[in-house]
Amino acid sequence: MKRKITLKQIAKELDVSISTVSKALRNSEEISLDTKQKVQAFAKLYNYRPNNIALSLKNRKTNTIGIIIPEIVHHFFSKVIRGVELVANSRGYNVIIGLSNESFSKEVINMEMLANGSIDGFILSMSKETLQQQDYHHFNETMSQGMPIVMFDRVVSDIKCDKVIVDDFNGAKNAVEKLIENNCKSIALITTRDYVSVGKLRTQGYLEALQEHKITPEAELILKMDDTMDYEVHLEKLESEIEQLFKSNEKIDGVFAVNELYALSAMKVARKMGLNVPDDVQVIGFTDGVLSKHSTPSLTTVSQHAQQMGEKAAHLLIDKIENDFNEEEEQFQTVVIATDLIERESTK
Amino acid sequence: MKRKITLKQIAKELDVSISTVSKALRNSEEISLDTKQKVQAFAKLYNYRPNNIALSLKNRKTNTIGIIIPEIVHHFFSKVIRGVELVANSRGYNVIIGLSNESFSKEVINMEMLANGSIDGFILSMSKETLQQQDYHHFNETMSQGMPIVMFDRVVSDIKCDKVIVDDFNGAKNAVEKLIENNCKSIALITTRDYVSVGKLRTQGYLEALQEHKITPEAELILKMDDTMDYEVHLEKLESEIEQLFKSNEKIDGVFAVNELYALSAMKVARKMGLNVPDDVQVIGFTDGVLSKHSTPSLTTVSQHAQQMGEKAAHLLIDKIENDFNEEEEQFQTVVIATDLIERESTK
DNA sequence: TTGTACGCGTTATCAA
DNA sequence: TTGATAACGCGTACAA
Repeated sequence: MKRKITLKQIAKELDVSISTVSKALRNSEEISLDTKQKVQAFAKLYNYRPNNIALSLKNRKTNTIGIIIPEIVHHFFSKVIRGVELVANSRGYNVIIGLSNESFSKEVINMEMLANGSIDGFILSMSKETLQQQDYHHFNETMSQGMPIVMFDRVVSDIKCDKVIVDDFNGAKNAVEKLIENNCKSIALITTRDYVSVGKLRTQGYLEALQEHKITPEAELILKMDDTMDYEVHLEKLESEIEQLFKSNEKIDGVFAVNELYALSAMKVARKMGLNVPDDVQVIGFTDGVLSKHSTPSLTTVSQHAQQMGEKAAHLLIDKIENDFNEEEEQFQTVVIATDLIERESTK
Repeated sequence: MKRKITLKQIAKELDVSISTVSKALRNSEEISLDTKQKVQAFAKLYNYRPNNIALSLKNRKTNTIGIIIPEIVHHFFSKVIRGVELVANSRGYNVIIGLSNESFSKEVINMEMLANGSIDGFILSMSKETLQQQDYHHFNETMSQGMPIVMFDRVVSDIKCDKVIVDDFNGAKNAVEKLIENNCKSIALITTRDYVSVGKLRTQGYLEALQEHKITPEAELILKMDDTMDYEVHLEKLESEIEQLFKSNEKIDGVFAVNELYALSAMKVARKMGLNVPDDVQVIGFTDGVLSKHSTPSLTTVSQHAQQMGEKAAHLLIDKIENDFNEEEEQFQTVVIATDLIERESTK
């Protein structure tokens, strides 16, 4: 087991100084052709590679970006990571991941861990708990130390940093308008409580679409789920709530759901009640997931372009890292990624 | 924008030496209570944290592990990552990810990038291209430099290292036995070509189950798909092949598919042909995906316990990193993770 | 009780 | 053309 070779070892072997080796390897004009060839040949033979950690220390730059997300077993987030990784790699950066698992304290701990020199900047999406507690000190502290942050998807206006968000409002609005165009008269909304910004915006998009078409929103048609509960585990709970919604409002002929699982459950309940999708009820979801494509009938969805979000976030962050903007003059941008409506079988 | 504070700055402010500060912060007996309190108070005020990079360089240990996978937008792999992250974090390690995107060269580049000091060891699953080319020099070189590797799922016996694998053989065998118990007389297999080890093993499990029950395997019932093709994109191609299979063999009353997509497509084709699942045809897939749970009918699957695999791999790797085993005496283990058959609606 | 010197691996600057 | 030195930030053996 041979350890990785260092400049020092090469220098010793060839009986020259460390700095000569360093210069020779970087093809410096200062060094004679003779020594350069000798050194380079030796280095190649022993497969010399500069030690990243030493470079990071010297340059005060790690060429690594940290990404902190609430959950990785989730299509949206893994697609974002793919986008980040793609861009990061092509621009010479590595990606290090931290999972908050939707917990405030894990988010804080993870950030502190990485902020101590391991990375050059963060890309992150806040945990639900952080959103609820509205405690953003760890973000502000990190930034005040000169570590740039780009937030995506789950965002709050209180924090001054670059952001990449989905156009939740218009995505929802377009979806509901599609239902209206398709002659739905009574459109239900299945959403979450409002503290997650994206949920709120999607709800507003729903309301706006109705109002623009002179349809009066009915509170009864809006089902707000408690999203602290893991419905993957408590599916029956979700389904019974939706069934309740359908039973109390038999006129429902359209459903807009703010995520994939809600939409799928709506279809399942509808089928169970003898309703045909899309003939009796049309359904649209909001997601980038796989379920939509492979469900029966396949689900019309609002695509969020998660990978594109990741790519954009990575570019924003690296730009910020590499541009020594003149202090005070800093300004932040919020990039809005437009959604697409992907029409499948659950709408006409 | 205040940069992160260092020992040197604290020393200067308090007019003591760097090592005094260092010792005071580590609560050394050498330092007087007085100075210790002074230093600690100051450090706390300025939120001092040791610089990870400097520690890594000094200790020649990064407390970071690298994970290289072919693809992250994939339930199996993201669950493995979650497992790795969980264990790594609890044992004081960070996780840095690299995606090979199923490409040999990207795998090599990524590994070289991380092997130059950024991490203490690798957890990885080989790309398809690497499996095909059977070029493993980058793994062996990495290990010969004293960097431990743990491989999972996609594995070859040529490489001497710790491994965590799914019990593909018995998983498949049990699944097929289940179909036999359920009175299937003519069981089809939808699999991939043999160069991916897991595909081969699952095929062997299928054959073994048949033989043990005195059923003669029929070549006609085995459909080998070309898995270099991305069937998420070319779904019709996949479905038409399966349709062909059904049409040529009307007696088929059971299907075992080596992944989720194949199984789902089989159900879809069956339905299209007027066959009822599970009454006319029973279907079992092999996967940890989400589609199975939410499909209609929901799919009986062989669960791979991906997260558990990640956890085990992380433990193996960290154990190896932290144990200065006595050279030559090194020995490697292969941990086999047992599968579970999760029975859902696609079987009786 | 405190401080000095060294080394981790690298590069940049300056001296020889 | 080459080499010595300092610096990045830290911890520790040893000297004061």
